[in-house]
Amino acid sequence: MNTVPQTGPGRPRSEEAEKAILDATLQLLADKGYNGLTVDKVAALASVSKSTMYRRWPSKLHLVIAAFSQLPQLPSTNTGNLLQDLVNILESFLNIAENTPLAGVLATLAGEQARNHELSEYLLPLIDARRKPVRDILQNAMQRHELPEDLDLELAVDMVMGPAIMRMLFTRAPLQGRPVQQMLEITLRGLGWLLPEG
Amino acid sequence: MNTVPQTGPGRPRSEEAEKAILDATLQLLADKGYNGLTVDKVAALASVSKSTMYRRWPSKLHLVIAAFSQLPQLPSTNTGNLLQDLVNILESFLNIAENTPLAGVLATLAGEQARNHELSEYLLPLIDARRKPVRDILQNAMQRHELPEDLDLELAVDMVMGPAIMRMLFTRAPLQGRPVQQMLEITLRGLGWLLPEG
Amino acid sequence: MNTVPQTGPGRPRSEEAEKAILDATLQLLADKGYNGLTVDKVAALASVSKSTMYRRWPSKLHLVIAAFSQLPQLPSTNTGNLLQDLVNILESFLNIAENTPLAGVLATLAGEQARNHELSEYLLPLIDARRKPVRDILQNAMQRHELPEDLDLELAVDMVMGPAIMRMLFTRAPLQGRPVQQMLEITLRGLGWLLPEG
Amino acid sequence: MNTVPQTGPGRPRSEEAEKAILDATLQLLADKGYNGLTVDKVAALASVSKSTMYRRWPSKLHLVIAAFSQLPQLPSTNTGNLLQDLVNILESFLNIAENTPLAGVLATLAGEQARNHELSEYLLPLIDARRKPVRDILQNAMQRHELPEDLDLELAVDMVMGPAIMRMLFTRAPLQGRPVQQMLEITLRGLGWLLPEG
DNA sequence: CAGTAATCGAGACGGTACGTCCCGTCTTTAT
DNA sequence: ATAAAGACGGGACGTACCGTCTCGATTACTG
Repeated sequence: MNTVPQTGPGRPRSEEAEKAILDATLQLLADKGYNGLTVDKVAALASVSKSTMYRRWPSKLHLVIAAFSQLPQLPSTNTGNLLQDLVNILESFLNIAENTPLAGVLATLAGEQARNHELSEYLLPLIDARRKPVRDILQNAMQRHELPEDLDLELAVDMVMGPAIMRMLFTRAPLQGRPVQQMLEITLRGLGWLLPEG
Repeated sequence: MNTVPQTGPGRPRSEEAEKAILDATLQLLADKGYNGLTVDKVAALASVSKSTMYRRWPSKLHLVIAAFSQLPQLPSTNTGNLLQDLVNILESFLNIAENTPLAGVLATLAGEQARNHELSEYLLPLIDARRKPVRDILQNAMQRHELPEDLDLELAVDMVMGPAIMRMLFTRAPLQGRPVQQMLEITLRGLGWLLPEG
Repeated sequence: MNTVPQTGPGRPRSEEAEKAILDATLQLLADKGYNGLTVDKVAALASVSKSTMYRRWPSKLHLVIAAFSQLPQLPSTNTGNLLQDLVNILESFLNIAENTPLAGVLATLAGEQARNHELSEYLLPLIDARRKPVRDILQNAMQRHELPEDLDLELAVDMVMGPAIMRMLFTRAPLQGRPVQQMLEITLRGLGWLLPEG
Repeated sequence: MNTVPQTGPGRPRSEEAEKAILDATLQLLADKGYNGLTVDKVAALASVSKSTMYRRWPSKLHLVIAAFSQLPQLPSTNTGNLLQDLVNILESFLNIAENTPLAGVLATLAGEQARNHELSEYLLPLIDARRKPVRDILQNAMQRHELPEDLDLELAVDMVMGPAIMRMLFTRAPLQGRPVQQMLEITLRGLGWLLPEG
């Protein structure tokens, strides 16, 4: 996807166009969600032709995934306070989910993936990028021996993020503040969290 | 939605048509997923006119939600063995997810809900019906004093289901067997499960 | 069409309903033309059910024809002044055509008749009723020997009305006043009009 | 309608597609009349998508008018024999009317025009094209001084065509042969036809 | 420096689904 | 048997969007 002959004859691809497309995509995505985003609208907003888009990504779906991948990592801390770091990162996730339909876009992509397994190739890295900060925090805690050394890290990430995502996407129950903290305390207890003595 | 004055003048709505529509919808949904389902195909399969469908549900989305609501509860046991009961119910969920795109449909609906909050009115009961068996199992355990009596039940349901859903929809990591059991053990530990002595 | 068992068992047909239907039909026809008229709108406006309508007339087309037949004859004079009498009747025709789409309805019916010859059975009497006043006027003139005694009366009617209808329906050229008089003078001359001496 | 910037950026509109659409429209029109013609059928017959049609004409009505405009002029002679030339052209008109529902289509369009005056913009030129051969014949006769030099030409055209159209569309009385000739003789007499001496 | 070749904006194109509208029929209960 | 009410099958219309295509116009590398 989006791999070009770096050099060779012919007019080179415009990097500005590429950036404009991805920016426009993100804006529309955050503004109107997946179905509200239209290839023509993106083209218009980016002042670009559709061919320029389809030359880079083979479908709207791929474009959206590419744009999503451009999103910056979630703002997270890694202070060494395991509970607090996890609270922080989940809270920032929640803030986005409450103010944009971006979490919904993720759900839509997941829904598509269920029938179109080829998509996973592009979607999984994107998902993984959202998981990484959590994984890092947990890994650090392991190195500090706050978590058992035989912990299955990926499973732990699922345990940390799953309940919050569940609530955000499906239940739409209030989640900010207390509940997040409570969820994480339960999860960490289950994972065998050893408070750094003291 | 779709609650009509049971009596009154005029030809009553055909319950057969309604059932045929919902059945056809479910079949196509399980067969081809949300995007593969077409209003016209449903009408043809149910031997019904589109008007008859749109008289009941104002859009494809509403129809799909209604059909989903018809799905039987997940097959679950309530043997008194907390861990085993939860394993059973999650495994049956997973079986469906692996053999049909129905879980993907759920994700699609969730994605839509993110922008169209009016949908929640119809979607939430549906979600809640999937949660109920888990809630029942947990509640029974509370009555048996295997779980703390001050447990937040809804949150506990999220904790039990969230990680599995996460993996199923997003990560698509293998989940059958060991991982489910492991996840549940961790969650239950976190929730403060007291094994029934012995 | 609309022939009922006058007597017999069962509730008799409501004459009020019938009148209400025809009135509503005429009103909508004069208001919105043939395509703007809807069977449901007529039913609503007449406070009548559709079955009551379809029990009497087998289709919208037949209903419209029936309603049209209810229209009063064109106001005409028969003063003995051939030219003036014809001018009068054409002018009253034109007044209707300018203020309602009723003439258009006639054209629509004619268009339908072109493919659906069965319609003629119902449409021809209606057309004939519009022609009658003109025929009467001409016939009177014949009896006064102002027109040749071997005149083909039907053809004469066509000659009198045709040019005006042509202009009204197709050309939409101004027609009131001078042009009508001029047309009729030409036609009458062609027909061999002998002024009543003097 | 359907007048595009001939040049400019972008893929030019396909003239083949346009021709195919109009041809298909005409064929269906002549075959099944206005109501029997379906936008989808036209698209299928022309191997064209509906978008391509709606890009050019905003509705079925406009399409039909455009197609009608494509019809070749009526075959007519201009031999200098005024009566015979007019007989010829009316007879060819009648032949079409008897073998196709095209005359009915014209009536339908006229009926629509009665309520939708915007249509006149497109319909009038079409009507005028049908009148032109008659107008030419009459004009020639004027130059030969067979008709009065102060003759109102448009009115004369109405006088020539009106009675025949009237009969064709409404009365459906037999018209071929004698009646046409008779009608025209009367009309020409009325118009003040001076036989070319002799 | 001319020629070739990929890219660009613009916008038409085929295909397909959606949701709306309306006709003529059917099914209720009530007169 | 009719009536009002309103659901039903069928089928057309016009709109929207996707992914492909064809233009003429740029803009680089290449011979």
